[in-house]
Amino acid sequence: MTTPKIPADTSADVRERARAIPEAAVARLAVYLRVLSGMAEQGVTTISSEELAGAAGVNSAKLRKDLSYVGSYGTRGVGYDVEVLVSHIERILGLTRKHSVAVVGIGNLGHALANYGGFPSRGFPVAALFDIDPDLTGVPVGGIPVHHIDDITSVCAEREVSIGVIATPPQAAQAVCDRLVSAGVQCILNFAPVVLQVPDYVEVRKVDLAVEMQILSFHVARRADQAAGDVVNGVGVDGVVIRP
Amino acid sequence: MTTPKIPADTSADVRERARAIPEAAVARLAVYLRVLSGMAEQGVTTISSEELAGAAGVNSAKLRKDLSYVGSYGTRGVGYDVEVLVSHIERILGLTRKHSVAVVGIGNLGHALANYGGFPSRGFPVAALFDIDPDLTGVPVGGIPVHHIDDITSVCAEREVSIGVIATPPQAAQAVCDRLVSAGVQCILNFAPVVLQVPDYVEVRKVDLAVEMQILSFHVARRADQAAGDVVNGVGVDGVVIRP
DNA sequence: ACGTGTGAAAATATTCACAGCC
DNA sequence: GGCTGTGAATATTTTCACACGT
Repeated sequence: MTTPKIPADTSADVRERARAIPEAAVARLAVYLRVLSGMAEQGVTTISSEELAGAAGVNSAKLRKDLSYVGSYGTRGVGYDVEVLVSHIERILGLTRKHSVAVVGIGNLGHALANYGGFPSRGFPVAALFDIDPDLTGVPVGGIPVHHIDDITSVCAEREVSIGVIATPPQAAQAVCDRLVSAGVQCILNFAPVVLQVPDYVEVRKVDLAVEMQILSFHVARRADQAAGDVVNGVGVDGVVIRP
Repeated sequence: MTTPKIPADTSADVRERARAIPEAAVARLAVYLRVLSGMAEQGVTTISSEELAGAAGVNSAKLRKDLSYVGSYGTRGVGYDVEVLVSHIERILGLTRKHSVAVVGIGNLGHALANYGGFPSRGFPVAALFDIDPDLTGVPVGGIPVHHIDDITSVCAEREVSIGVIATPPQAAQAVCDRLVSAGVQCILNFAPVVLQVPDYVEVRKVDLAVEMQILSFHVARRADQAAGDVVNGVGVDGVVIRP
């Protein structure tokens, strides 16, 4: 009963497939999509897994596996039709829907985001801006007037915001997040250096500059340690090793 | 000779360990570090894996495994000393070194980055800014004068820049990257929506807003499809399922 | 021939569960 | 009693390699 035999490939077929796509593969699909769009603009109509993989910075086996999650839309012995692949990836990524975005926190970063051309052009219109500073209320940023943060609930509901972007100082982030969630926003992109606590049904992605820098720092350190170690072990390193 | 028995836990001990830490664990360590720093500021001196895990948004088994990559610095039955843990994580992440940062591309995002307080305070001083626009040359942004992009090589060498941040339009990103690399920069944080091609010894991290949005979009779509599927299968869903 | 699509193998990462120590 | 540290078990992701369609 809880295991009703094999569900017999119905329309829920796409859904089943979508559920199974690993998160890492989803991220890569978005990259492939961008590369493919660029190709299409340049008039390329067909591409092989090898070429696409090279342009996307992955190996071709991984690329083919990733594409297989989307479906089998290549032609053996030939490659993939760029247009076809673009439309199937867009479908899987849900880009046939429109996803209105609200940006909360109109500081330096918020300004940059509000003015960022990459969002609207790709189906993510910035539908609303919010800030706690009353002096900003009504001021247009990137052509969109800023609302006071107290209006989040009504404005988000009215404009059907599906993605909330948090660009506030860290102290404010959790409170803003709570408000977005209670306004019905289920996807959040968080730029504040804070771990947000949210209900299970809310999806959070974070962009954490400090963390990125520290990961790079780790690699610098690892490399330095390795060079030092190699020198100690006499594994032939010419001097200070700046360019192997 | 190339395998000189077990290296007998010498100073290369930290190096060995560092090499083995999975990338995902490194990213989490940076998060733990921030949480721990916050704890320390609030006067917390000791913390259990359960508490720290909760604050960092992971489960405690994973946290303990991650910390075990750093070393065994906890006390059984008690927990971890916050200060001790902070200093060990900092060491592993290479934060005892100073890492000078150069930001290339002083548009909206570049401005935001130049003014971002999170970098300097965490050991990542912004040592130089670059832009291709001659009108910007010499203009101070966030207190730092902008250099022309043609001076990348000399300025980066002089100021020992170890991390380059690319905040240019996509068309310029690869060229800027090449220049940074030839200036000896081995770590790059890329905000441009382009897959950079670099030599093996260069470490690239990317922050791609469009990709983040599309991942969120995927989850919106998956959820919608799932809800639809559940309704079809009659798996008891009350209406349109906005808040389970 | 050529290049996709995919099972099976290998490599990684996560979670479990409990011995060991305070 | 309580909590860490870690091998062993499990799950996930990546890579291999080759059958198959065009």
